[in-house]
Amino acid sequence: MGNMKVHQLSRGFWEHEPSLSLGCKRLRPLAPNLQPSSPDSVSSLDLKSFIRPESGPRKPDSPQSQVETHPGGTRWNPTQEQIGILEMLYRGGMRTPNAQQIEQIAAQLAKYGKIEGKNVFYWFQNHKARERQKMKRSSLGLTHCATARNSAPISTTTTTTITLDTRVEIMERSDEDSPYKRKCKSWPFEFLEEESRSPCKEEENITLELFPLHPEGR
Amino acid sequence: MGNMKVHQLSRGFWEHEPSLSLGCKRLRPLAPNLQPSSPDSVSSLDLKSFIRPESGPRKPDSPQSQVETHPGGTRWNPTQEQIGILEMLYRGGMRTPNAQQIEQIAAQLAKYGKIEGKNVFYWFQNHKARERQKMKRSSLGLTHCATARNSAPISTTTTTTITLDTRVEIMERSDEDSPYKRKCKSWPFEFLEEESRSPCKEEENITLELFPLHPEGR
DNA sequence: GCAAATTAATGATTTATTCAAG
DNA sequence: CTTGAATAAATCATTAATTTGC
Repeated sequence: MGNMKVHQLSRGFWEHEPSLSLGCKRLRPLAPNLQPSSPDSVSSLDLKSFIRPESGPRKPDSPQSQVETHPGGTRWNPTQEQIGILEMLYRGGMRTPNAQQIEQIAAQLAKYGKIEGKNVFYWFQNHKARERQKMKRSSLGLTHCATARNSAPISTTTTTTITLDTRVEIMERSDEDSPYKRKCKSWPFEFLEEESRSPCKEEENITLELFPLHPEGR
Repeated sequence: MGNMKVHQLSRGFWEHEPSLSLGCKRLRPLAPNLQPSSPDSVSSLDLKSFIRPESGPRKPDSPQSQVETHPGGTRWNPTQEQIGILEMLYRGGMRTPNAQQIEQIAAQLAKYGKIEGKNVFYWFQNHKARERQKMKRSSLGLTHCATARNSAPISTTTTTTITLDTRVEIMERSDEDSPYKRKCKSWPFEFLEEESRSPCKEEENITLELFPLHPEGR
């Protein structure tokens, strides 16, 4: 009951503390240490090298000297085909593709132009958010969906088939904007680690067939 | 503290339920759903079988070991050592490690327990955010209690050395909470994609040596 | 003393906001 | 202005710590 929320942070400022007293465990909660054979070593930190090894005695605050100007530093510039496919997927109900889906979508879209997985990820994030705020805004001003940028139709009559290999359930097209709806685990990070996760899970194939889709404007 | 957090409603604003009333989000597969297979419809989403292998009771039948369920189901439970190192890094100024840093931190922390890169990423995100809100909250008439956090005696003489291999400029301890300060490209996705990231950039080594902090003089 | 219920903490996701490139 | 990219905020979800009842 009488739980005082004792903040033990003392997060002052990291002026160089002579002895970085570690061992600051979170006082309140858990500290069970279930790990077998825990060597139990926490130690002081010598961050001598955390300063930039630049000999120059200054950290320039040169405006955006940080930006990557070297090749590949430009941002993704989607082609019409890519946008079209992405919008189809979006309209098809895809809201937050998981890692594998992202990978394969990107692989497909790479046929039409340079693209990476993160572009796909961001596109869905942004598109979802901006569709929502458009809707919200238009509901206020009652301007209606006059600002509907017609999605440029795919200029070919190719039937694109994206086969998504997934092991989570697909979320039915729940809605375009479902504020907070825990769905399923999906996080691009899973690429990052080894793929040797989830040992036994039969993989399902989701095949999204994308037909040219006459421009109906949206 | 009868502070309950049960109100999670109030999200029924957008009731735009389209015609397709497949309200079920995560339900079981509704039987072998036979798709209408209308070839001339717009993007047909053919999810042939989304049956998740949930049919059989997987884990309640564990013969013995209740500990350590297999990866994929449980969330990361950091050990003291991991927390300690992470806090050291945080206090050392690390705020948003980039992909390579995350990878190597995770590799180091993996010595003390199971961990993935995303755990590191999330930890920094959460820690930063929660430090900030604690600070903000504690600024409200809070007697900054000097809670003498006595450093728990650590009993080991291991010297942990984390060598971070980075090729972006290290951000020197700029600030704890710098709201929106575009710093550098850092996003875990970079693992994910090709390894063809920035080929020409001299690599810096950041070495974090973690000394064991002997409790009693030695 | 142990185990179920309660509670606090925090890991993991999603959404909102902001910055900057074109 | 549009929109990709990135971060911060909100919050869901799970776990461990604490309380409570036996």
